[in-house]
Amino acid sequence: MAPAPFPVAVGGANVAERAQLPPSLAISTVIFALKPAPDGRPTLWVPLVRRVREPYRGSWALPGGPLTASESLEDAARRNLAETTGLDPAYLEQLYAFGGLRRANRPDIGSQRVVSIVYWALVRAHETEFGGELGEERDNVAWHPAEPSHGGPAELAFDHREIVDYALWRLRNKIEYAQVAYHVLGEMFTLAQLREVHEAVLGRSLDPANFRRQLKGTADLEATEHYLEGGRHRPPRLYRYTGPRGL
Amino acid sequence: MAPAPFPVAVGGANVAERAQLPPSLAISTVIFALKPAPDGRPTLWVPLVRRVREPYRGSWALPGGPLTASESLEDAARRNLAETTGLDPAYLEQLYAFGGLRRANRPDIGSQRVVSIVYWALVRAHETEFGGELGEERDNVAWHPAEPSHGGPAELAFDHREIVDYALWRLRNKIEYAQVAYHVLGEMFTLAQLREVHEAVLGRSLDPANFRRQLKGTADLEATEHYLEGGRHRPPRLYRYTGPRGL
DNA sequence: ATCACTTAAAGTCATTTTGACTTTAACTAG
DNA sequence: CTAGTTAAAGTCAAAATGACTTTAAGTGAT
Repeated sequence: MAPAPFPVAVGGANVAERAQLPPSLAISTVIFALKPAPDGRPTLWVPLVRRVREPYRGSWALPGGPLTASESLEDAARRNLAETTGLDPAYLEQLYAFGGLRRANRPDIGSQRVVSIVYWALVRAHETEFGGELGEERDNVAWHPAEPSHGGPAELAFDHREIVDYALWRLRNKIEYAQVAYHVLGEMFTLAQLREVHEAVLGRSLDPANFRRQLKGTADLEATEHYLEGGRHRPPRLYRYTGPRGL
Repeated sequence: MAPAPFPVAVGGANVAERAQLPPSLAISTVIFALKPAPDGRPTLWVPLVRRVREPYRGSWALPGGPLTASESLEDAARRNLAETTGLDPAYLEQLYAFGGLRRANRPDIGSQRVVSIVYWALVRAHETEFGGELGEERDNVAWHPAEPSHGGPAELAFDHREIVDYALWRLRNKIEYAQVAYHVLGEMFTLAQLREVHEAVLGRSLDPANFRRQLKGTADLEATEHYLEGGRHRPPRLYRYTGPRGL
């Protein structure tokens, strides 16, 4: 039997039977990218997929799909993300497993239980192009500001608005103990670029001089002998992240 | 059909069929309690259950079991914990979903896939009594030091040793932004008791005066008009936690 | 009742860290 | 050569931290 399409219940079974089915497992991803908001300032955006079936037909939802028997959780997250958006982030991390009973528990689909394991990532600007193999589905994938206050959709399918809000909260706490921010940048970056990431995530501006001083205390940053030229000003030195990469 | 017993594969299906089964979902719990280690100093202990079936028959494992269709993830964690140990922690939090392919992937059980969602908690001393309804299973439940360096078992069933280590790591990071520690104490507690919890979790001693000063900066602590009497010294004031309780 | 003993709670002080700001350096565009 | 721009380093007062001292308030023994 093919896996049930996410996040709709298994077809065929009636409501009473569905209530007895074991919970099905799905994987979703929240991908954050740094793009200029409508007001011009760089903010966090997420890719969303428009639903073409009930429930929530026409609403925007997080990219996701089922977990198959032969792949790890992270592999499943990557595969679903590639299939729905063509994206391929360098860094993925598990966010949370959502399995409350009210999820997808609507009259029209019965009480089939769906547990979603959600992964999240921060991607670089050049990784935000949707894959070219999507065909006609291309129109149903788009980047949106992560927060309604920056122009993002106030309502998403299922409980996906709450999931994005939770991911934002985690991101803002996690950046305090760093590391996450580096994955949004390339191999080498200037301190100003790194500061821009921190400012977008935290939602406030940081003093350049103090930011520089504090990062010097962190041993995970290494100065290279390269400089970024081309600006109409003194060229900034490029740095490299030397800390841990995965969990 | 009854849910599959945790964490053994569904009986009846042969190995080839098992590989095609959708992943099954199980819930486990890591319960930390503060007890004196063999050396007398208070350290972290966890309740473990001895396995009575293959695989890992005779090894110690985390309490856990299957997720049924009609309960939330946290409810399932509570129910499984009560059934296997009789424990009922006041506070439970989700730790992580483990679903790597090597989990339980042994020749004798085929490649049935088990995804475990792990919850964790810190409990008070008076909550460490195992329930009285366990009967003959009582001998197969026991508290063990969480760390091998304090006398705990170096090897556990499945990947449970890694899970406990990860929970310890999360605990030591999380206590920095507090809150977790309060759940190990009662409604009211002295600053010395709170300091003992922090010391056990962090594994080092803290200066009483500085600890007091730093907590006064935290608004989540409220001094009561009660004092703990009975010691052969000046009675300490009792405090109350006023911060958030759940997620 | 007095005294030695113990821990609570507050205070002291030098050092470190932080936040706001200033100065100097090094490039580009005209 | 000059004005404009940002990089990078430096200054300084305020706040936080770590090690330590002093005083308070109970207990049990004499």
